[in-house]
Amino acid sequence: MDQIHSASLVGDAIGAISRHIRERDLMPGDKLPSEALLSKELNVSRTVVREAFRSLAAMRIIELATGKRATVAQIDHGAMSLMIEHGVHTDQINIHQIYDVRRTIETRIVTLAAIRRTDQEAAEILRLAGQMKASLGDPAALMEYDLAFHTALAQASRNPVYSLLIGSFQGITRQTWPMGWKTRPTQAARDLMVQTHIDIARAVAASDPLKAVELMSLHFDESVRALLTAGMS
Amino acid sequence: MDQIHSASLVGDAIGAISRHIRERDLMPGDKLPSEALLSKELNVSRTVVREAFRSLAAMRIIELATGKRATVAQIDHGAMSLMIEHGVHTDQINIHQIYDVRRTIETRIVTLAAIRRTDQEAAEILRLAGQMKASLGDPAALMEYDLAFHTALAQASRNPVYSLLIGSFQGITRQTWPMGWKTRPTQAARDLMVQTHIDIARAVAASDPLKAVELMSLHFDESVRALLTAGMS
DNA sequence: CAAGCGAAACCTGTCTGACAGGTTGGGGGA
DNA sequence: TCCCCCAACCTGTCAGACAGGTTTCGCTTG
Repeated sequence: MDQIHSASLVGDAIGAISRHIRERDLMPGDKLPSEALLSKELNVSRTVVREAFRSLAAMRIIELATGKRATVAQIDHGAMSLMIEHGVHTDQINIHQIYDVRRTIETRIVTLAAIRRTDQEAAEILRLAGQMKASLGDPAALMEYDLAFHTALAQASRNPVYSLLIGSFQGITRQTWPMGWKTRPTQAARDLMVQTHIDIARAVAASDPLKAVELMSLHFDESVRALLTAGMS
Repeated sequence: MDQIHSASLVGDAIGAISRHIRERDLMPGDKLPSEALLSKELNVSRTVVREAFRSLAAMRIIELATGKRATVAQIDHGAMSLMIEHGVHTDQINIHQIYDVRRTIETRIVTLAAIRRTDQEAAEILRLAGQMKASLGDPAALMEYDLAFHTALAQASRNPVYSLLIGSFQGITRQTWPMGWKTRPTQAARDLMVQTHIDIARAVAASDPLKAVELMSLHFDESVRALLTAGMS
């Protein structure tokens, strides 16, 4: 994975720093050497080390903070979210493709969540679904609860990769959600959408994976239909 | 998405450049302003612009090349691959979790591939499976054909997000694949593994999604069992 | 002796100016 | 008209400088 970069001092530095992390088995929160020290060890200017740091920070592999030393970072969906948004904005990915992926992984997530959720997680998921219902008059709040609901499910699946992926789609979803909402103009359609979330929460709380999957599929069927109605080809 | 960054000149610059791309609807390959021009427009030093460029380049949102101007980049799994590897190396993600995700999306991929593959793609997938069989004596080559096989399937699914995800897991798979291979010590086990790939390729070529899914599930069942045998908890 | 305070040492963020070397477009010569 | 070559432009890297934020450690004080 290192040779991808080389051919430039910054690329080499990125490789060297990555290797440093791996070889010393650094864990999230552990400190890296200072820019000055690295620039001395690698025989490059501080400029080069800084650009290497920036690259790694952009991928959330390390974390930078003024005054403090750089630290190894915890995994985070921020960078992936931006990459996905970029893909959509440049017409390399369309919304339907995102929905297909979300449907695929969310049906798996809901299965795992129904099996592995703690009681506390079940309560939180139910609470978020309830908040959705309570926010029927406030689309912005409703959307945030919706996103939090799916995030909580991913967390309950006990697989951080699912959390990562759901998080990655959140950025672009936030931009397209209102479109889907507008195409559910009747109160009945909106109630159904919210009710489905409550039913999913109940199935997860009842540890009924099959029912949960069925409802999640229903939810996505309905969402995709709404998007089609909105004229998204 | 911009306020995530701010609070630093580099963060602001990243936001400004991203906005520039969106507002002008730049597509992959389009050129961005030069560092000097941007530094003048944003009233910051070239240093700041360069670090912003590096950040965006790390996320593969833009592409840098010496002498040339920066261009908008095509989506690419390189950055995600590094992020996943980092997650695994720092014990934030384990191999089983990756396999669960891969199984989930690859069963969907194989369904879509069976439905949407072109004849040419079907031939390529068959060819790669054949090459696997021909490389039974050369694990390194076998692994590469294996990875290429799954990549080709993702491509045939006609959903770039699946290609992106499969690509993202490739880096870490390349590091763990030999471990799984060693736990298939008998010729029979190894033949079965390769034969399953050939059968999947045939099912896709025959446009038989159900059979393809069944075989893909089998493949992952067997792979996970192999990993467990290898003592990966 | 312990707790707290403050200054020195250290570190990152940003700027300036400089120069080597790659890229490109256009003008002049064949 | 075509091709070549140079000037203008652009990126990669370096050195040095200075403004803040952070950490550390010894000294003071209770």
